[in-house]
Formats: sequence, structure tokens, C-alpha cells
Amino acid sequence: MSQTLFSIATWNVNSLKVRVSHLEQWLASRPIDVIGLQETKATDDTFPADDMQRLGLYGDWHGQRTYNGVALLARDQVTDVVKGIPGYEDPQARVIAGTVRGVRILNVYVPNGQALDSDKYTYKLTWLEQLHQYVKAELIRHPKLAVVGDFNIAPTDQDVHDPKAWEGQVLVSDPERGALAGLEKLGLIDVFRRFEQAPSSFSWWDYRAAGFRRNAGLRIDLILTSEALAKQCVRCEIDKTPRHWERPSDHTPVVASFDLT
DNA sequence: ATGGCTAACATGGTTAGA
Repeated sequence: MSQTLFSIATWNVNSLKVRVSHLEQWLASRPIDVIGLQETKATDDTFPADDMQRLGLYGDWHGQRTYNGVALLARDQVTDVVKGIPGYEDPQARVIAGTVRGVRILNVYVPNGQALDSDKYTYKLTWLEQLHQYVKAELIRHPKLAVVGDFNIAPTDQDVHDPKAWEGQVLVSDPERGALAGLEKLGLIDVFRRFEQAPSSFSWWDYRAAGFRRNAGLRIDLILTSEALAKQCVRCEIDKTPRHWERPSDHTPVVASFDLT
């Protein structure tokens, strides 16, 4: 008997307005149930809601002018939507949470941090502490929890095309990796690594210097789940297809599929 | 070689990304 899988995707689209056609083309051939988008770069007023409706997607979004912005979209209704991290005054729109078919999904756009000596890096570490507390509370409330998004952290050196060149830099530094390890210590699992993967599997490539052609990338877009949900995960893949298309996002989607029966 | 490329905002050049 064939089982219907429940598929969760994450994709940093680097401006949804520019990438609506890519989203449409990508979804057309894939049975995605939920997708978390990052860097929508649209206010709630300018969000392409009509396009999402045309694509048959329900959901909600949390945006701002020019930067950041997240959306949680699904084939079914998204319930219990929460925007931002409760109790944390964050001027930047980086988190949206909701429930679909009994699965709680946190879609996050972790700050980049820019450089280790930057105020933005301090903000990144503070932000990650706040996320930690939020995830800790959500794990108690929701046995089936997925935290997906652009984490702006490459978990280990096998997620970095040239670890020597990146050593000590933002996205790979020890404090950031420590924060990610802290989430894993709470019980979250990087489901991508639960399966055999090709070496040098990345989800982001620099637009400059032919990064994609040289596969000079990083794996920074992650799907982390609670143990109960990880047990139901049957596959997790990075889909590089849209990165080959005209005018692509610098990130490509990651998909995890679950047998919820 | 500390830039390259892309997007927003604006309509030239800055800010930011990673």
C-alpha cells in the first residue's frame, strides 16, 4: 500500500517578487505540502498574496521593507500562526510559525552576522539565544516540531566547499556552530544527515566568481526536527534544479518528506 | 586581488547579503 508523504520545503528566494515564476515552476512538478520562504523582501502590504492564491497556497507572512521577511505557505490551511519570537522585541522580520496537519513548523531567517567584529554578529548570537528559548518551549508544546530555514550557519566543515578559506569567518565560527549545537542538544535533528548524501552538497552558492559552476558553496539551509518527527522522515534532499534557471536565487530549496501515518 | 554578483531603493550610488 502506498503512503502519502508529507513534504516540508525551505527556500531563501532572495526577493519573492522576483522569484514568483520560479516558485510556480518549482511547485508545479513537486508535491510539496508546506514551504517556508525567507528573504521575501516585501512588506505585508506589498506581499504577492494574489500570486500565492493562484498557486493554490494558503498561509501567512511576516515582512518589512527592503530586507528580511518570511512566509509560511501550504496546500492546507495554516493554523495558530505566530510572527516573530514571542517576548523578544526584534525590529527585523525573521520568524513565522504555524501548524499544518498536526506538525508545528518554525520558519526562520537567522541573521547573517556580516563579520565577527560587527554589531550584526553580536545581534546574531543574541538572536540565536532567543531562538533557543523559543524552540525549547515549542518542543514541550509540540512533539512534532520542524524548525526550517536559512540558518546562516554551516554546521560542520563537510558543509563548506573550502574549510581552510572559510576558517574563523562568519557562518562557520565556533560561537555560531555552538548555538546550532545548542539547538541539537535540545533534541532537534538535522535530518539531511540522517541519509546518505553526495559529498560537497550545498544549498547556497555565491553569485560572484561563478560560485555555482565551481560548486563553491555552503550548506546553510536546514531542516531540523524533533526526534518524533525525525523518526518519520523518509528522505531529505537539496534540489539544485532552480539554481540552473534564469535569474536564480543564490539559495536553492531543501525538502524533507515524512510518513505521518 | 577583500572584489566579483544580485536586489532594493532610486534613477547614481549605497546597503546588504554570505
